[in-house]
Amino acid sequence: MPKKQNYHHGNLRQQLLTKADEMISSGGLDSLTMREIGKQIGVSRTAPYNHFKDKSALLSAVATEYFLDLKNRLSAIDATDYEDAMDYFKAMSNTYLEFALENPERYQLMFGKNSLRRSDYPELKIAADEAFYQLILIIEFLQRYNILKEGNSRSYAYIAWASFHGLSSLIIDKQIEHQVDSKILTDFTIQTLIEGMKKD
Amino acid sequence: MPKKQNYHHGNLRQQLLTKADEMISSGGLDSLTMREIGKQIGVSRTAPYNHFKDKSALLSAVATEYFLDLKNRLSAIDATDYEDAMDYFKAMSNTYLEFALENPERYQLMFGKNSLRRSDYPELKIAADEAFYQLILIIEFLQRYNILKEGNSRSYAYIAWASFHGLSSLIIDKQIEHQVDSKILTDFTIQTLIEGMKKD
DNA sequence: AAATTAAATTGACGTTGTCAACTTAAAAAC
DNA sequence: GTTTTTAAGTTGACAACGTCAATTTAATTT
Repeated sequence: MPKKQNYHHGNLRQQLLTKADEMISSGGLDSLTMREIGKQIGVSRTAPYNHFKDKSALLSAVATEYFLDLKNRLSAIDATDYEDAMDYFKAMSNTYLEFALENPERYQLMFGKNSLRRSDYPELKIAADEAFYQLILIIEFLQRYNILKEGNSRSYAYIAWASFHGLSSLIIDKQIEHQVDSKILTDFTIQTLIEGMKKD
Repeated sequence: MPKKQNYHHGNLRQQLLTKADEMISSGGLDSLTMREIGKQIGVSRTAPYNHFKDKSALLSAVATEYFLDLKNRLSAIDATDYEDAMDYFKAMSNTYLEFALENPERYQLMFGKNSLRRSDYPELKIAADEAFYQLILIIEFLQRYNILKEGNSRSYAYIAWASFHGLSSLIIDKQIEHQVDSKILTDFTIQTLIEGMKKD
């Protein structure tokens, strides 16, 4: 029980990241204001500015963590766990979709229109690229084993990513009639995608 | 040259819609503020509130127009113009993608995370549904002619929509390496999608 | 012509991001 | 061990924004 009543906080940066994630996850992106996050941590409204240039920089750091999480989840999938190679692909697809749908608020920070230009935040770009690279790896694996068509693996990865991303976005933004069971729809999407990419 | 120096403006509502589109198209969503749009039209900052309950209502009205535009473009595609039925599908796909990429700012208002809940704006929902319905119609047409697999046309429409939407979003948000030619990628996506949906 | 109503105006308020000037305590230099 | 420097935190202030309330103006209805 650290009774840190110090003027200097010590680990404010880390606490900001943790609290930011907490606020985003529970209350959505809009609930995170620089003033409020200071208040909740028990620090003045401008204290965060000693650790992050501005709000975008804080959000970018949080988004970077999310991309690393996604990357880890994708890379944790082990091909040898699946007898049928296609199940490996399905596992990857489901992992992505679960990630997106399990916490839409997080996903929205990563991809939503909140003007986080990747080019302005190199770490964010690297983390995002790494997550995407996992997708390429899986595609290339399946190509090597003659499961998927040959061809530019990066392009196929983009197609898969676009499908998952589009589907996630539509579901998250409630643009799909809610009678529609999203589990059935995601399965159907994965199946159609495989059909379009698999070797005859 | 209407020298309308009247106190009462006459057609402010329509001018607001026009100017809002103008501002969004050229400067992006963030450039549209209630104060600025008033200034640009030559009217006080709160004048718009006589015609739209709040900023969201104005944005919703603009978004509705965009959806109607999309619907019109999709319904203008005539199946009889295409010898190969598959070209009909491709034309539809390209129309959607061109719509999205030709003016990303507009597209972002329609789909971006700016909390326009459809349920709060019935007209918006109707317009969006109508645009989507065009997609269903095309799918059903191709199913009738034995080009595409049978099955729930709405589900296939969702899959197609998700693919286009995901691809558009990724390109718009510059999440695709810019060495990648987006025309080649969109063609490749359309082809893969067709492959996954077409009847063997 | 009077009354009502629709449309526009100015003033004000609270919220937000963030800058500037200042203070405090820790770290570094002597 | 004292002094100096620097990192981290504080309060005050400002501009931009959305929007409400009170008011004024002009068109419409009576």
